[in-house]
Amino acid sequence: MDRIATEAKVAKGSLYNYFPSKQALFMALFVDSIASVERQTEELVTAEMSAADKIGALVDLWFEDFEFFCSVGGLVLEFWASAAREDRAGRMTESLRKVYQVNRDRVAAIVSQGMADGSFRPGDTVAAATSIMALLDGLMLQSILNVGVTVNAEFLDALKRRIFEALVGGGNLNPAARPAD
Amino acid sequence: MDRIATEAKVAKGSLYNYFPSKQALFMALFVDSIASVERQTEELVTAEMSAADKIGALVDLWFEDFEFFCSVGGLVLEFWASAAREDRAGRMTESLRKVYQVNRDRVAAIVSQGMADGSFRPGDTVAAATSIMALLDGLMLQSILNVGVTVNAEFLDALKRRIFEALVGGGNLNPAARPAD
Amino acid sequence: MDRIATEAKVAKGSLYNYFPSKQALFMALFVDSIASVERQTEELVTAEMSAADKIGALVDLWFEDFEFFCSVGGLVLEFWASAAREDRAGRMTESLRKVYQVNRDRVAAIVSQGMADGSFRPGDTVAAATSIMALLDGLMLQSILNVGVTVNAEFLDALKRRIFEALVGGGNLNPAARPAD
Amino acid sequence: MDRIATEAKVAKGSLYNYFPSKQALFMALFVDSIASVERQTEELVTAEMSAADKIGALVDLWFEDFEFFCSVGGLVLEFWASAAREDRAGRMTESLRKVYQVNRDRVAAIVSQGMADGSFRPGDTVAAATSIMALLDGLMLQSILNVGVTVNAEFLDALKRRIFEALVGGGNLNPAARPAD
DNA sequence: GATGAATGAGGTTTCATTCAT
DNA sequence: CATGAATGAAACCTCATTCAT
Repeated sequence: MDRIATEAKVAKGSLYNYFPSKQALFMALFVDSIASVERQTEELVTAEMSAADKIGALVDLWFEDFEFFCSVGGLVLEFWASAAREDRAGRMTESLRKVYQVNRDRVAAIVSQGMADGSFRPGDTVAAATSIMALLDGLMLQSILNVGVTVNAEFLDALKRRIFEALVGGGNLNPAARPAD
Repeated sequence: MDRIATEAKVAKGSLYNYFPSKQALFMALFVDSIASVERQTEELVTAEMSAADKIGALVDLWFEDFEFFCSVGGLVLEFWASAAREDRAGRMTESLRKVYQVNRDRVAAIVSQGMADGSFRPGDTVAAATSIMALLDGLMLQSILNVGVTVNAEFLDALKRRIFEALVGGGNLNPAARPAD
Repeated sequence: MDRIATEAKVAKGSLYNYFPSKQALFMALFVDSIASVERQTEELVTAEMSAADKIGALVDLWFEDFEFFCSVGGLVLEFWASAAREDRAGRMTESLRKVYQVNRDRVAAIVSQGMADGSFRPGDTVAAATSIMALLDGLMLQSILNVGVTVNAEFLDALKRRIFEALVGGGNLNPAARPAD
Repeated sequence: MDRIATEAKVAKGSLYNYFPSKQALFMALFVDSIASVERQTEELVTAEMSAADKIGALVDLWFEDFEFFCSVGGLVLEFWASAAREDRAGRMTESLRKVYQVNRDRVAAIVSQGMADGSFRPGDTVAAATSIMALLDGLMLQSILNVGVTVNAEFLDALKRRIFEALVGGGNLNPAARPAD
């Protein structure tokens, strides 16, 4: 709180006029930090675009402003850890549950669009959305932790293709019929 | 440390006979908690099995002992957050980097096997391994956070198929040719 | 710190609002405790007085407020011991080095005055100043330790005379020429 | 105690078979560390030598094995500080009082010899001994603290001369009669 | 509403001492 | 007598929170 007050150029006590506790401030900060990505994801759902393009746009969305993500990432990790420390009905866990719920539904809506128009193989949309989000979370995690992952344009293109193929399905095992990478 | 000592029914000072610092204890705990999965992953690489089956086994490995994973998961999250708090050359970050490096190489070896025998589409094995690990990390995270994900047998089967298809590639967009889910 | 806080009737944590560490508090206390003697020594240098009288005044200065000195003395001893525990570039050692440097120069200036006007035998002023300070330090030490030394007016007068003679030099070994004590 | 046991290549617990407490060990160490100088000082008293030479030898004694003194010096400082921490009847204070008493008496005996044979001016032998010891203590202190003092042969020769003159007394203020330094 | 000094519970770590083996 | 793991009191320090101004 000291450092936040200093950085914000207000007195430490003043913070408590705006947030009842450090945890409340923390949660507000978290909600705010993901607001932009949330909003853009929401807009994607109703955009006039093919489902496949929307998935690609989603991937871009998460990694286009990479510096921003890394700066926010530490906070997100802290939030995850804090939530895991609480019991299952804690405020942070509840807050996270809601965030995931909403976003999962949005991604599921996109997947659903693709299944409806026949571009994706039919299947459990929520499970697919869960996996896509897990993939993005995991990549973000590894990027934040700086554990040897390089997320560049080439990587993202390959990633989009993999996700696309996982959604389309029906992989042909005959090597002869396989296109070059 | 107080709580650990109480739980372990030893004096607080006694902990320092075994670990020189809280961080050292923490790292030892982390290394120990992932040792089992690490070893089994290693064994998988050299097992006599198709690459596809190995990927399936890897997925099972991560989620078969789900309760264990959730119990360890909180610790892993703490470790992630701690590492993110350090600067980039900190001990935890170094330790994590090594863990990821080793495991990524193992998964990459499995993917490589599949590409060599023609069952997987050729491509960047490390990128593929990175994505697979990200997917597993992300699913573990969501499970630990209890944000509405239910990882059951059905989910895992679908997941394995998605990963398989992403690796095989060459999705056929013609709906008529697509098998039922 | 506990005892200081209790004595000062503030909370332990409050001490850290004023001093960043115990060592910082300790050094501040030390600097403060010798400030008075330091200032008076400084004034002595430029005073209008014979060098011999200044030396006498210096001796008086150190021992005139004997109770004060004993109360401060324990602190000084702690500071000495702490500095000796550090390596040679530690903060306390540096601080002490500076204190000694400054005071040695002041005493040397007084000795220099005496040599210039012919009342003291020519010689190394810094060596003489070092010896005078060592003598005062040693006497203070023995007083603080209460090891059987009684520093009273008579003792001090004899002491001043001894120092004076050591500075004047040219002792006559012929017993007949020697004045009575 | 840990470090002492390690250095001594015995178990920590074994130390308590020889010394009932750390303080007892500490005091034994202190007594031992000054034993050599004590013994040599004692021998000096009864040696066949002029008093002036004995004083010179005493000075040499303290500084001839300078490295030894610095190594022991930290211990001595710790002992001083510990004694100052106790109340006035503490064991360390008692121990120090005895050490100083004995040595002061020895130095006083040497001074007494000089006064008896007419080489030193008559005066209070104990006061003179006290001052000589204070001077040596103070120089040792400054050497240990490394506060800018260089105790070399030249310094010691000048020091001996100063002490000698302070004991002989009768400084001649006439510059013309003063020998060159 | 703004301030920042004061608080005190809680954190990590040290270390002289004990005691069962 | 020797050992060294265990102890627990006490040390320094942090920091979210309060409250008088």
